[in-house]
Amino acid sequence: MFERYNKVQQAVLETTLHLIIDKELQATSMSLIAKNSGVSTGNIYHYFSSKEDIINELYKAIVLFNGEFVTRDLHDGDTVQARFRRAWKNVIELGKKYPNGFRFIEQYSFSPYIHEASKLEAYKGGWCGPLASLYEEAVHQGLFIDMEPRMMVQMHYGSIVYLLKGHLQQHMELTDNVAEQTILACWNAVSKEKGWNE
Amino acid sequence: MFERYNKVQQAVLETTLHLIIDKELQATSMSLIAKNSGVSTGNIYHYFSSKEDIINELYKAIVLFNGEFVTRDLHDGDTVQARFRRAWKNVIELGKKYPNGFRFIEQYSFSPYIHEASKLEAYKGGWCGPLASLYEEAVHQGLFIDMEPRMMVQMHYGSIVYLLKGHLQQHMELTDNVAEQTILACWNAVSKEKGWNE
Amino acid sequence: MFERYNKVQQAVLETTLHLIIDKELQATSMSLIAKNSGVSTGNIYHYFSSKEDIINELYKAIVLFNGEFVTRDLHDGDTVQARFRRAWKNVIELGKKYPNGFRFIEQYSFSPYIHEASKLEAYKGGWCGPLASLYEEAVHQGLFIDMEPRMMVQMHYGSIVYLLKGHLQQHMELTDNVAEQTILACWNAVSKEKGWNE
Amino acid sequence: MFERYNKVQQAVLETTLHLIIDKELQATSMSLIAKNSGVSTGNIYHYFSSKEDIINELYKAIVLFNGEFVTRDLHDGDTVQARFRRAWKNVIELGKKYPNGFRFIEQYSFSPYIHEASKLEAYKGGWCGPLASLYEEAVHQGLFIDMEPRMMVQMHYGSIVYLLKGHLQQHMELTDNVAEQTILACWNAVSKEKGWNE
DNA sequence: AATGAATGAGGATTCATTCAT
DNA sequence: GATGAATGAATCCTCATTCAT
Repeated sequence: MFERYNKVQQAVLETTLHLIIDKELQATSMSLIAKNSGVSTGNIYHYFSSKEDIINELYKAIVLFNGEFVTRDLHDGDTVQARFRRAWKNVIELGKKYPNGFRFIEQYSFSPYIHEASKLEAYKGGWCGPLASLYEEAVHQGLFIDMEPRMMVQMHYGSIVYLLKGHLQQHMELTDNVAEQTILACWNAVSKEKGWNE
Repeated sequence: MFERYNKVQQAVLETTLHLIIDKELQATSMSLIAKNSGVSTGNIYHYFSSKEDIINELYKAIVLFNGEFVTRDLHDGDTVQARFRRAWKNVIELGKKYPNGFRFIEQYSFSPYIHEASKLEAYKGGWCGPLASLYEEAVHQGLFIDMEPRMMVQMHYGSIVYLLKGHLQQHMELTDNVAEQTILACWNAVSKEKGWNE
Repeated sequence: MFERYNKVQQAVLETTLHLIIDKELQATSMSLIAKNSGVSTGNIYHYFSSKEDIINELYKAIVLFNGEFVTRDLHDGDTVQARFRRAWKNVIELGKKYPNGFRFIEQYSFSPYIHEASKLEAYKGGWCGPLASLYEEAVHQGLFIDMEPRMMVQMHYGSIVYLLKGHLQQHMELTDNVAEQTILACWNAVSKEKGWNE
Repeated sequence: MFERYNKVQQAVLETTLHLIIDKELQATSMSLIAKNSGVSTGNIYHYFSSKEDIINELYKAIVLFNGEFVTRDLHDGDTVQARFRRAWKNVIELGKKYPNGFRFIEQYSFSPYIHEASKLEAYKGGWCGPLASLYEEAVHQGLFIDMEPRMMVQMHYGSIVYLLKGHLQQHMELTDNVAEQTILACWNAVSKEKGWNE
């Protein structure tokens, strides 16, 4: 998840992510990060300027990683529908494979601890843009109703996120079938014709 | 929002909510709560057993309040569709009218700082149950596809929440038209027939 | 020395003064101040906003105290000469009786750790002003040569201070006789009708 | 100022002097010295055994330098008076030309951070001894009153130092005239046949 | 009930110093 | 000789909580 960082930074970021999910930001002290990561406090400050810096770097790194994961295997040759299914399946897979990163973003995207600059930088590298383009294409092709593409993406992302939240938190089971059903429901929510136009 | 509490408790809960939204849990110290609420630290401890207690009380109070707000004006005599529209409009109105409470729940529903007991208690008084019943009714009437009602509620809640998030955070405008359009899209996502069957 | 402060502040200021003289500012940690003064760290911060604040308060308090001590018993009815002797004797007595306060001012009057504001505030309450007036009177009476009064005060203060420094540090003995001799020398330095006796 | 040291040591000593005057000993960290001097921390420790060592070396170097500067051009052939004027003029010039060195000695001559050994070593190479000899000569020649020579030197040094302090700190102007006047006053202070003009 | 002074463990961060390269 | 990454004890300061009034 943090390949672009050096060994020390990776250890710190990974440890921090685990601790924050486990214990809250509050309870994630620098000394705990140091102990769990095997990097001395002094040396952490050699690579990060502050605790805030670590958290913000973490945020940016995860959003970037998520963006790459979600837009993976979206081939231009494929139909809009195929890419639509692929993208949302990727989101679900992401949430299941990397639940910590997923939870972290969910919890802290609203937090004042994450600077606007980090949010902006993350936003640019995220998956929102590419998906909005896909939706725009769908509108142009007459597949989708006339609604602001970013609005639709936001709506659908919410649906998927809450399914994953339920899965991670309230123990709703999220089988492949349910996933498939949900993605279809999302499609139907905004498609002009009901059902996959197969 | 905190009518069932006495004056002192109200002051503490309201102040705490503002501070947490403004500054993060971390930066919301008891002395700051004391100063901003006009209640001395000593007296806060007369009414709450700890800081954790305040936050958990806050969580429960807000979820309860939200539940009442969302299930407001859902008359048994009305059609499923009417009640569906009413409920989601209520959610949107809630998010717009009480953004702090809304944000707080979004940020902290995942947090280990909120005890499972609080989450459970809140869940029981929340709107999830009533809405799930409504959806079940819709399935029985053959209006909705055959999908786990709680799953559908979760999904739709996610859509609305993310619209509100976009509205509160990324400055997507959320007009009445867009709200109406979204609720319709939610209906279409799971209805057997496309469109309001008017 | 710190009568105008409350018990806690007095304990902190006194302890800090002793420690700084004994060990240097560097080595005077808050926890040491806490331990030696019997005031907990937390409570120190209830009365002082920072370590800097303590040191600056100390500076101001001592300069004020010194000012009062030095200008003690300067009766308007007395001759200029009598007041001159009284004042400088007071300085010598001060240095001998309160060597720590004296050393502290000597060491830190140049330090960037003491804010300009503290220096200014201290200056106004110090003894410089009253002594300068006395010297001005002496000039007007034709007793002293025509030299800037503040300059003369500064010069004489330096003489006395260095005598005290020698006394406190290099073990030069400073008997009453020597003190008397020095004050006389100071008088002669600026009294009229002198010159290189060529 | 540090000609007897090698390039690296010179860089370190010069940088340290500047930093201490600017920021206090406390705030003068090894890493700051390293950064500002262009010498790596590791290498600093190759030339100095500790931070204390740097400061003590600095102290000794400056006192030696000052001693040489002050006793410059004191020719045995000249009269006592001429040498007297020369010496004190040198002190004033020193304070004006090398204010940092001057301030440093003033601030730290009292400090426990400077070892007694450094003070002793510095004392031997300083200007105190030569000046005391000069004053002794003056006493023998019947020019000066019968007072301990080292006492007189100390006194006069104090006068000059405080004039310079006023100049450096409180913005008293120190013109050549004032300097001349002050040196004359010093002479008069201890030259024979004076008394309270009663 | 109400106050706010007092506590001291624990927080983030810095720093002199070491050591592998 | 020279570098700067690494160490971890020590620094200043904050904080939830208690308690005398």
